[in-house]
Amino acid sequence: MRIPIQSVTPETGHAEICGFVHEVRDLGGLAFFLIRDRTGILQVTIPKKKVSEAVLAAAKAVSRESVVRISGPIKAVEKAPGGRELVPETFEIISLAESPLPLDVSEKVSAELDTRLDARFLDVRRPRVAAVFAIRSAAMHAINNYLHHEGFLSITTPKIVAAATEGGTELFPIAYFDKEAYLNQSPQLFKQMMMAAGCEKVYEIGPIFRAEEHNTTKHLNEATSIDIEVSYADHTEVMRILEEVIVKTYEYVDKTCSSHLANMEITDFAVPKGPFPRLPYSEAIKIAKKKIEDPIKYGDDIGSAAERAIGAEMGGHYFIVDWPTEIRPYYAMPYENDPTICKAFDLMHPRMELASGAQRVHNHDQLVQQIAKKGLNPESFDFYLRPFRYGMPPHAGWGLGADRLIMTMLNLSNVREAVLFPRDMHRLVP
RNA sequence: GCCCGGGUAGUGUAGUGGCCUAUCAUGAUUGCCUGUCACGCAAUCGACUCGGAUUCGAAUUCCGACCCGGGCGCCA
Repeated sequence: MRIPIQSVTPETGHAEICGFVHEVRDLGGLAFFLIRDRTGILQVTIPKKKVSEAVLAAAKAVSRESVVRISGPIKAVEKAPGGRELVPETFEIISLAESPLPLDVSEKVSAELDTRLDARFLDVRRPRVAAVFAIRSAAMHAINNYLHHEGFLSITTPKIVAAATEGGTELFPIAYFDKEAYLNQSPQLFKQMMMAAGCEKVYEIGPIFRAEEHNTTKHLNEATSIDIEVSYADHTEVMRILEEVIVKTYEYVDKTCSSHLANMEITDFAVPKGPFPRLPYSEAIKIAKKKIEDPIKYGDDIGSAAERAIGAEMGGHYFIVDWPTEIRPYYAMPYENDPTICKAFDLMHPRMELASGAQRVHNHDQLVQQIAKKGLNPESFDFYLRPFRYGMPPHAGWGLGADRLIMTMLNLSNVREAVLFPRDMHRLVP
């Protein structure tokens, strides 16, 4: 029976392990093999005069990163890494790795991201890369867990849709039998329909697609979005939930991922403290005006230079609230006492935007008006508008970029590092 | 979409007109080595993205193609 390397101790006695050949050091009469599985690395020591012919032959034939099964007694040896080593009675090559390897798994020589993504299966064998995805998995678990306990209904909505939903963003057209269809840019409209369906609290974690030809370290053409929608809630209530999601996720990672964080050499992992500051858009503009060269005025979008300047000033997670209605989507609810601003918000990390949300317009006629005001044709929103005619609760929600959440949490320099098989303008394979 | 920068052994790099039969590291192959832990030592192998131009001479300059990285805009 195979046992994980992590559980191999001097007390184990006899053990069978399976894994990849991480490194080989042949000293002549004595050879050391480092065998790596998901849980760790074990030294296999071969005194050439004492082991069988078969073991010797296999040890000579094997290449780095081959898959092997090795069994033998475990000895407590102070000189060995981890204080224990295995002297093989059997040494089976299950799958011989070709040589040379497309990249150096042992990390003596670095590889560029592009090279790594081309051979992602090898890249992820590196403990520091595997750690990213272990942490991502833990973070997603924490989010699912939190939302489940808060009474949210987990939903899945179509990714193949008939029409543009929000306008602005470019969509990927696809051939859908004899019709034209698109990949969905956001579950926004479907979440809202679920409010009309009486589900009150829903969330979805799923892919979103944007056909923008951007070329940056924080954009993907296929991203993972964490989306919620809540009935009878306003923007302040869903901001509170978002804040909780962030804090709980960091807490869970902090509590359960110490070895993965160590593999990534992260020693200063800090759980952000809520509540996050609520910075009105107008104040954000004032900060940006003072700190950046380029002219920026009330009513402008906040560009990346401004985003960084404001982030540096705020020093941690924060919300930008009370946005001008004009620069937010049609479904954002204007304030009753000042319709020039609306109940929309962005959640910001000092490095970039993580999430955006709003209380939504739930009145049918007001929504039609706002769609028209944005220069969009209300007729093409028929399927979306219909639920608003048969009793729609007031509601609010947000979408949080999962990839950016992981990127900022682990201080990764490129969002592609947080995605197993990223899709960007140039990459469709693997 | 606009604007920069770049493509040299499997990988990561040095090389700004001749000193390049191309540097270094890692790797691979072979040999020596019984306590390595980025093992050590020795030998060997392995590369200038493609096409055109300039030049006596091009990895190096110019043009085009292809590929890659980054910034901006927009966004999550």
